Amino acid sequence: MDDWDNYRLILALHRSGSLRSAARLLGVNHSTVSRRLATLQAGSAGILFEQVAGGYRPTETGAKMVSAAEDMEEIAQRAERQQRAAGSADKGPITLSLPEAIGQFLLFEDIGEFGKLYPDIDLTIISSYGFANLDRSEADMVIRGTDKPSDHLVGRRLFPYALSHYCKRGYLDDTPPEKRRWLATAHNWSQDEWKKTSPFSDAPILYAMSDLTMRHKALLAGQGMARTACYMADTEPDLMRLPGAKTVTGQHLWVLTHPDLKDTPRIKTLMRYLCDALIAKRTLIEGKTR
Amino acid sequence: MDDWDNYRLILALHRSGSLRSAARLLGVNHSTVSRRLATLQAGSAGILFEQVAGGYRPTETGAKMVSAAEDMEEIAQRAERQQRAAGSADKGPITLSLPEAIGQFLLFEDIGEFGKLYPDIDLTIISSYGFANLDRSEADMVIRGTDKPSDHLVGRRLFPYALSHYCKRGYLDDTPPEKRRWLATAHNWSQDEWKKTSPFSDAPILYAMSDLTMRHKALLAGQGMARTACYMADTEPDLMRLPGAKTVTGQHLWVLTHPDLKDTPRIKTLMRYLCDALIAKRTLIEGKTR
DNA sequence: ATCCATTGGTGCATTTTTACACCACTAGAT
DNA sequence: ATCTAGTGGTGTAAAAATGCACCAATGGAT
Repeated sequence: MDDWDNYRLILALHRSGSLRSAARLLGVNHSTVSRRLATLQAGSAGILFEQVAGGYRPTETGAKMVSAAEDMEEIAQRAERQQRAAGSADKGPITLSLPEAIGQFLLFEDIGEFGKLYPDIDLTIISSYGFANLDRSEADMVIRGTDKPSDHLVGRRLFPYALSHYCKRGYLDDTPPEKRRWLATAHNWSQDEWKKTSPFSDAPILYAMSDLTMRHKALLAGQGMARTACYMADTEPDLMRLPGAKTVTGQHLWVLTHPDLKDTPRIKTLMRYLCDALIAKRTLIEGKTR
Repeated sequence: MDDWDNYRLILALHRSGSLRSAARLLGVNHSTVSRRLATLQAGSAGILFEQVAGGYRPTETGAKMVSAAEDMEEIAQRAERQQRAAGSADKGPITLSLPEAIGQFLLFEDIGEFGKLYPDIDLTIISSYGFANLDRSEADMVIRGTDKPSDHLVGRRLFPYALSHYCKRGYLDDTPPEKRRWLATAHNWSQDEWKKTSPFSDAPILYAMSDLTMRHKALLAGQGMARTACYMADTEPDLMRLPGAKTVTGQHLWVLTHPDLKDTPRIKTLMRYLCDALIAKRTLIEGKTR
């Protein structure tokens, strides 16, 4: 094959199943994918994909090329990580992926401080609730609450974070029982176990939103009640736990990196720094400051 | 890296050491290589090659990318061989590399006959004295006289071919001793052991040429004497061995293919066919028909 | 000192690739 | 039957990549 980038094309089309979604994976126009596939299959490679309803599927020949493409991707990703792992001092780029809530509340000042302590480390924060793929260098490190981290990643398993039920001080006095409302999150709308275990399990949901920061502001504005992480709420003097509210344990916090990066000095420095910062806030995270 | 074809660029530049020779390897203009390298190094890959007298040399980072590129090449070549190995019947393409002399004299009719016997096998003959690289699919099979075949290739080791000293009938009668001349080949000009063991070891060389076919025609035209393969000369009624000439043993003939192809039906068919054809001509090849 | 064969670099023209816009088709939901 | 959200395909314009031609530099041979 005269252009090894065709292996990326093959992989994208295999993984996504259609020209348009392969194009999204590759960051190009679907007509580009269509034409490159046609050119590729007109050459010595032969027919690699057959058209099925809704898209394309590899032929037997194509499946072998997909396998080769997967091997190539592994090599390209390893090479990229090796490049990112380079460096013998506290300098160079690091990409850190973490939940918005942790970035904006729990570690907001610590991250700013890190930037001052290590001015030669170029820290990029990616706020995301998705689990960044460290194999493909979407990030160098991640902080996550999870019960099932990827087995091959390395780092620290810390402790679980706690949640409880909160409202703004004065909300209960100012709001007749029949007008009290819950502020939910988009992904746990249908799972109302958290509401059943709350002090006001019968109150309806005002609305739900995916943005936890927006919900936090709604809570602070007294628009309703919410179950939220203690590390977000317990530092707010205007917020109080609902009477009778208990803390419940969420998932364990992890700070993880890729095995290829674990020995890189600046990665070790950030890993140690973040773990220390989280451990220092353990009582807050576990809901034990009140 | 957003274009895996850059790995081919890296490999070519590493192997050849300069923009211009890398361009020749890749089949593009040297300005293209220059620009692609500049673009690549301006991106996240960093500086991969440093300029030295006469060309470029990989940096430490670049050496790692070279290693990755070598791994990718291995995968690409294996994928290509797997594609060529596909097929369960006597059909499909085969590229056969063999010396011109064998193609034009020894197996000329057999190859034509094979085309008739297996019309669905697309046989391509590459006449060459170089040893085609089967790893990179320069050919699917080779016939060679050699004493050191590549260890990893598979096939048959047959028997050695014989050579002797010849002239056109009547040449000796028509040519006074002081005007007798040798027709040499380009690659054995300096090695005149073959002349010392000939019946007329003192005769000078008329000229040398790389083209064995041309020399054969010169021999037939009575321009001089030559040491040539018996399978070329013994079938010519107008040629005779020089009085007192002995046969000497050349290298063994091999018929080889790549291990990944050895089980492909059409490769096995051609392998069997060529070996049978050569074995059938063993007495001619060993110089024992006269 | 001169010549020659290599090298790297670059302006401009050409070619190739890609994006854009649009069309038609399909399948599922209503 | 209609609507919607996907799909593949293609003509044309735009962008990118490449080749060509040329220049200057370098190092070895004479």
